[in-house]
Amino acid sequence: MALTIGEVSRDSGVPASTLRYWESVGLLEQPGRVGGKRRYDPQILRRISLIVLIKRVGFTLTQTKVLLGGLSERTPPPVIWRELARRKLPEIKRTLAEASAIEQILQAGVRCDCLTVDDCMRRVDVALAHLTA
Amino acid sequence: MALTIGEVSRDSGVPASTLRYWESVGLLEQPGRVGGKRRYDPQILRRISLIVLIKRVGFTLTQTKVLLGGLSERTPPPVIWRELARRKLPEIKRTLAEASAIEQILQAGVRCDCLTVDDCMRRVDVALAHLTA
DNA sequence: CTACAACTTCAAGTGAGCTTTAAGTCAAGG
DNA sequence: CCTTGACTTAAAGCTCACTTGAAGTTGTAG
Repeated sequence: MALTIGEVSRDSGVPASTLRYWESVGLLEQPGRVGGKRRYDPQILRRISLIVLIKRVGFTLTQTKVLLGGLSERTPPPVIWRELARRKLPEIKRTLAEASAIEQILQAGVRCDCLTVDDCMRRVDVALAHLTA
Repeated sequence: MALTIGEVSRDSGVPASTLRYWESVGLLEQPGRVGGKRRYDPQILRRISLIVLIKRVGFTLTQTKVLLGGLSERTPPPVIWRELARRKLPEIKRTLAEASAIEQILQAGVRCDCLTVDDCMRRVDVALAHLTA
């Protein structure tokens, strides 16, 4: 059963215009056509969620394209994939460290009982110390 | 000792043009002037690193402005700050979960000894299962 | 005095990532 | 056949976050 762009959009939560745009920049393969209209294999949904996920973690469209291109390469083992991972891993580790620092800052904010703003800033500094130290 | 924009730029790693831009959108307070030129309190450096950090974790300039505005409010306890934290915490927790999922995918890529791309995809699916489950 | 670097403003340009618009096509229902 | 609604395209427009350019000012050194 093949899906229209409207169905794919509804099921994936990604606007049809975005799906066409992704296709135009080569992030999605050109699907089959019926009467000029796109018809998608339901498999596309898995790929789209992967794209959404990868993008949200901070990859650009181009990087995402390379990443998925690497994954779909016919040449095993996927050297591109491995290289990209090696380049991106330190970055993602830093993102994780920073995100949890911010998490601590925010949690300090949530249970904030500070009488002055300076007290808040002191908490922020403590949370930040984890990063710089 | 007051710093010129060039010194602040050098010490913080943020281009002077960006500092002026941040000031123009209200993210940085207007500093003092000597002969028309900006002079910064060294304290600004702490604020700038905080901005850089907050931005990197995915806040927009406007959100960052609200966040820091909340921090510098004269009204204790900072209600804005607490509200922002409450709104942003779930988001950042999701970011953390997703980033570590991607980390697992990338690590699978790094130690990839797959003979076929399907094996790789299988690893990706395993890593993604953590998110959907 | 001149020369120079570092600053100043304001406006326009940039690139990523879409979204919107205009004009047209297709298949199904009445 | 006509209408309706979901699709099609190409091109223009938009937001964000800056960056660049042009033209002028300031302070210091020679």
